[in-house]
Amino acid sequence: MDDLLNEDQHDLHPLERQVVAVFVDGVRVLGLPRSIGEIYGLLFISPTSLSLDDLVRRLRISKGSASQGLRMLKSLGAVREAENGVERRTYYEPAIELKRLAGGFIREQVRPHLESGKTKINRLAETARTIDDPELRKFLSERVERMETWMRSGSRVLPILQKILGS
Amino acid sequence: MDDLLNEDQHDLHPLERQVVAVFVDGVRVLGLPRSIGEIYGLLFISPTSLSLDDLVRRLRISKGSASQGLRMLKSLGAVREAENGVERRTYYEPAIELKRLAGGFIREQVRPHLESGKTKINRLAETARTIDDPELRKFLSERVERMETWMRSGSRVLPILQKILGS
DNA sequence: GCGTTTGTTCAAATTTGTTTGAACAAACTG
DNA sequence: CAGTTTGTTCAAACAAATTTGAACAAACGC
Repeated sequence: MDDLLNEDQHDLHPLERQVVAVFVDGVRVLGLPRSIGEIYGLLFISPTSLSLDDLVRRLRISKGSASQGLRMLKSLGAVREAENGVERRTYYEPAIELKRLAGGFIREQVRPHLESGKTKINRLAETARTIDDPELRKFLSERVERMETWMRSGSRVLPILQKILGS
Repeated sequence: MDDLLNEDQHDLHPLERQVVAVFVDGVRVLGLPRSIGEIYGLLFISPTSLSLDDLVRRLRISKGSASQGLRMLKSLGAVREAENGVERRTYYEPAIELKRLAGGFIREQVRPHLESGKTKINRLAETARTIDDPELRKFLSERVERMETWMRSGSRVLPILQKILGS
């Protein structure tokens, strides 16, 4: 069956292109690869769920890209597999609640970095204590303390962020 | 005069290396180049302000990198020029208030993208109205409306974020 | 079992982004 | 003014990240 906007083998409809471009830009800000934006963008603007093969054909990307992209989008909770009765092929649809999207990004991309940062700063505090000169040691410890404060602020802000975006 | 941790031409002290590594990681999460993290990191942990040439020698980066890095850090409000009496050379010191750092990042990196995103979505809404099929047009308009809602949430969240990080 | 469909993996190719360094400009000095 | 110091610019070199595509595996149908 033909797509409502385009025959399968044809180029993207201008609207689809525009939407994909917006998401490509969007994910770049978040530090994610462009294929992620293309895939999510097309799913987002498609009235029907799409298969991996649909994405490969419509976006003209490789199967490898589509497969890896979908994997990451699933891990972010940004796409889910659609219910499909007898069909073997799996179809995907986008999660469209900002809360869910932000939550996934924070869980997968932000928190891990925050945690590893805290660990490194703890080690760093150790090193600072080994400095001989008392005045210098004091200065360094203050700076390290400052970094610890930043991390705490970061941790505090995430749940609030999620809360606001969920409304 | 010698640095308190290292002679100028020597390698970074382990503590300095660790701090620089933390900031290199940190800025990568924010999508900024590693040299930015190196420069800010060394400034952050240095008891005295540093010149461009200090950064070149200590970090073993090119003058070009240091110059461009400092420019970006200044535009982000993350470093400022230190007062220096008669000296011609300018010395730099880091801004260390999270509020200021986050504010600069939001102003320079986040807001511009939000704004251009809004513009693109407006154009996109135009395109959606040109779709003939009424049912499809309704679906597309809803999705576009959803994107507009996201942008509004984004705009609402930024000041709140800044407020929280400033305390 | 054998061919087909669907999807994954990963090394190599490609693309994108960063850094370098040489040329240049500006500000000062003797 | 000629030489020195300090810093900027930008094309080319390089490095890092992404994408490709071919090989592979799993699940199915005949």
